[in-house]
Amino acid sequence: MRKASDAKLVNELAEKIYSKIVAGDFGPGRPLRQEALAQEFDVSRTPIREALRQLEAKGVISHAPGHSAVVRTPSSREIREKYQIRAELEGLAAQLAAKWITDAQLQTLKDTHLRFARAVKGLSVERSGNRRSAKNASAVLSNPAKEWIETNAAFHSTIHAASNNLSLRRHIEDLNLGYIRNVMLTSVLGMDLHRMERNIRHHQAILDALSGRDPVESRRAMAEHIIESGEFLVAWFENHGMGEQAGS
Amino acid sequence: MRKASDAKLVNELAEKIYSKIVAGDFGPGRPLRQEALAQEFDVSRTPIREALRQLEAKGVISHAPGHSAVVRTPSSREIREKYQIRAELEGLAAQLAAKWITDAQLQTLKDTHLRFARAVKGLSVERSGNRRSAKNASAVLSNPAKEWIETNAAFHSTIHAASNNLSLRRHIEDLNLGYIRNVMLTSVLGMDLHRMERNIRHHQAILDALSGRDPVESRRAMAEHIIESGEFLVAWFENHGMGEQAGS
DNA sequence: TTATATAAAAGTGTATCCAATAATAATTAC
DNA sequence: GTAATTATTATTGGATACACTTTTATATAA
Repeated sequence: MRKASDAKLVNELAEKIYSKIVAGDFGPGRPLRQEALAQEFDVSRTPIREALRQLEAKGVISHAPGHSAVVRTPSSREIREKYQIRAELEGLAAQLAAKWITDAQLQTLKDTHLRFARAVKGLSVERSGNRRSAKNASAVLSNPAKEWIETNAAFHSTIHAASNNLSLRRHIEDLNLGYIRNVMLTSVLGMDLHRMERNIRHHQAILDALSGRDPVESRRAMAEHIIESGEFLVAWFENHGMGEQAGS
Repeated sequence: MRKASDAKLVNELAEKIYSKIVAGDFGPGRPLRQEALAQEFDVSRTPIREALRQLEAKGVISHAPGHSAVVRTPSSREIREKYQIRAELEGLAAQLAAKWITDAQLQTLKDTHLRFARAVKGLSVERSGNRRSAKNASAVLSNPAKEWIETNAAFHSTIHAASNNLSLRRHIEDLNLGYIRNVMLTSVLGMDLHRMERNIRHHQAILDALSGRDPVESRRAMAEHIIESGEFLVAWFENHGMGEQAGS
């Protein structure tokens, strides 16, 4: 049995389940059976159900009554709509960050950007070597790929933090919740070099604008970056069907 | 016992609890005891707990482990931050609506605006009559007050619908969830006539811009409206402490 | 074989039970 | 009388029990 003192078991469970979804262990459309999850995490179904309710409320899974909860598969329309929203919110974050960002945060951003650029170089040599199909998206990611995902997330996250608007930060994160895995995987696996280099230029432009503490340009550059990324992603989604039922 | 065929009892419960919060029966800071709710709705604690998890995930209540869930009291900072976000999102909605709004929707908007203006008139005569303190915010609202709230919500809602971006609509609604009650009550009870007339002018400007299908001006007018409303609300909050523990 | 009906299995939904924790009341010490 | 301590009660958290539903498997008929 569990001690009640581990504070908030349900939240931990929700976090663990979400992690598995992000990691690709539970792919889109996969049914999440309560008993199986309960056994996996060595608890009863009760806290599992509450965790699932949380994930449902956040839009990560859907839960038709009487049926098993399933990992939600966002439609291409939804992706498009959410990127439009993201462009606004991240644009706002960048605008605010231009005003509030500290020198230390700027330095962090520059370091992150360097690592980001290096990760792209790593991916480029990787690509020129073996020609791996992008089909097995759930497979283990290479180190440069992981680095790409991590530094990209860190870059944006630093800006969100610098915006000095905690609610905004939270909302942007919530916005990403439902489909971030797809974004990450497809971005890094489906991008060609041209796109990656464009991404670097975008980040560079954002960084420059923030360094100059120019709110208008920061916002413009960020919005442009998000919109273009969204266009790429939607196109990728529509081309690749995205009806695949992944799972462990 | 319940039939499983009433589809989604938990969601109904969450909705009912939320309604009570919005209606002011469960005021900010009020503890929500599971057993009491279970008895009130004639179910066991199990579905109540799941409903509470949902409300927690949506930010309506907070739920420290071991303690009763309580209706969340937003801080003045949070209100300020959320209004900044709202200005962006509702501004975007207006911008998109200028492109997509149908003639029928425009007509609906005009009708709603008329009712809105009439409700303000009704409130003004009400005010000049009896001088009721704004203290008993939980008291039953007068008809013009209710009409004001309803038509104001309808005005914005129509624009959200016309934006043709379902995700955006949902996000704006989610944004409001946590503090909409306070917004509504304080707006209608704390406003003076000058402010109400300003509100009418704002709505009129938005309506004009949408009628002219001018995206830029629609957005500008909407953002201005939201920002000014937010400034008023934040000031009101900070002046009135808002530490009151309301309840039934 | 294909389709339909029937039976078994798996899974969800709610209620209830018990343990652990927090809040409250009662008691004691000063 | 007040403060600290202890006992009591209220309340939450998790596990289990059981009814109902959905799904899967099996059998039967065309």
